[in-house]
Amino acid sequence: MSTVRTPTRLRILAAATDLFGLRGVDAVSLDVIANEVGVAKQTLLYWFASKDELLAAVLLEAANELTVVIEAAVRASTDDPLDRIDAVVRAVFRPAVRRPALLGLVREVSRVPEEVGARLTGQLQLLASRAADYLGQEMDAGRLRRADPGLIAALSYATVTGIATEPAVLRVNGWEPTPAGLRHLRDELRGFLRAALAP
Amino acid sequence: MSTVRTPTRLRILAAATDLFGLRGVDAVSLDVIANEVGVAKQTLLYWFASKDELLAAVLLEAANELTVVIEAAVRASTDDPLDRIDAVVRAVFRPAVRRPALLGLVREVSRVPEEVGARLTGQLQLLASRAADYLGQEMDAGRLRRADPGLIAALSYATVTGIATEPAVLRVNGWEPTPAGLRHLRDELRGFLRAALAP
DNA sequence: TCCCCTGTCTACCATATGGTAGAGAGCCTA
DNA sequence: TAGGCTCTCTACCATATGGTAGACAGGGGA
Repeated sequence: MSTVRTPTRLRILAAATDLFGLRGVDAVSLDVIANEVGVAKQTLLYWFASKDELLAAVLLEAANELTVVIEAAVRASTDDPLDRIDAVVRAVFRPAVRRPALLGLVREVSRVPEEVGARLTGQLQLLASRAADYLGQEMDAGRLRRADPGLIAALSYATVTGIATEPAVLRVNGWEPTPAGLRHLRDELRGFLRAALAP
Repeated sequence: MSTVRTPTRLRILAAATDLFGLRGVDAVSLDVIANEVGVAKQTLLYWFASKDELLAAVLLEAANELTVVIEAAVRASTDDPLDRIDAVVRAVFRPAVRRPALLGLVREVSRVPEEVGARLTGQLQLLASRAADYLGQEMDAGRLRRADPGLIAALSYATVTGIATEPAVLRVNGWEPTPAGLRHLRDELRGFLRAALAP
């Protein structure tokens, strides 16, 4: 109950992102979103002309959030190879940890106009390829045991996507989709990368 | 148009499996399924009392299909380590190749009674842990470079699940969700494992 | 022949959902 | 104060969807 309230439009966007990403667009009605935000359904339709337009806005916003993550990863670079690996791993996992629904939105890309969907998939691609590039550099420098960096990144990416999209997937593997659980997974992957370091 | 038609119940089950797994339960109406099968909606409701009951039957059937896959993988064993690795990889990837919707059903587990959902997640767990066990054996025997077998299996599993669930994920990584594309991915993973073999 | 059972259908209903119409409250500016 | 603009609301509508009621066709047994 702060005096300065987040603008309605942003609150709608945030709630829709989480609900769409976690449950899927078809499973979430405008009423549910409005209820979550604490406004009437018509307030939603004032800010976004239709459900489709709301989804498009959500995907664009997600793409923007990912841009921020990627740019932060670009800036993060130290001389310690382990730290640098950690930075990349963090860059790949952070969206899943901070906003599990973000990557789950990939599921809905086909519903929006192509240029909108391309923004999101483009950012995800960038995230994956940046990780691949970095791992490739480490290998070239002899600090990482050589393997297919694209595959490693793809596996990481698929893991992240799988986690973000399907909490059930996580449970199948015996993990709980909590921040702590995701941290544990990140540590495991980090250990995997550390083990891959050239002896 | 064969003279011997598949029983209606089985045709409904098959269509519902594909539609539920690929698009999600909420995105698929009973009318759509009935249309796909070529019967009236009420015929669906004659065989399955409700949509929820249909979903439960679909999940049970999927669990049974996975059981067959796993048992086949258990039987497959030769002395050539590469062939044995290939057999495990095949076992993990086969459901995704033959029936992409099968693993996508994980998404819907939380909707059905716990004992029904547990059947499916249990089989998926078995699939993943069998791969982990096998990779562990190979490592103990010195034929595979040591790394966390559980993590490798989890990564494979997450990849499979991601592919099966989200064709868009595959496209982000530059792959097409076709059988040929999946074969390519399988070969890549095989190459990864081969590269991991102890020198 | 009659009856009942199986399987499929047409007709219909109640509800939920996406979306429209328009009123009203609050605020800024003239 | 008046007028208009921004934002949110109540009331309502058309359609789609899950589900019910019951008719009808066909086949097998008494």
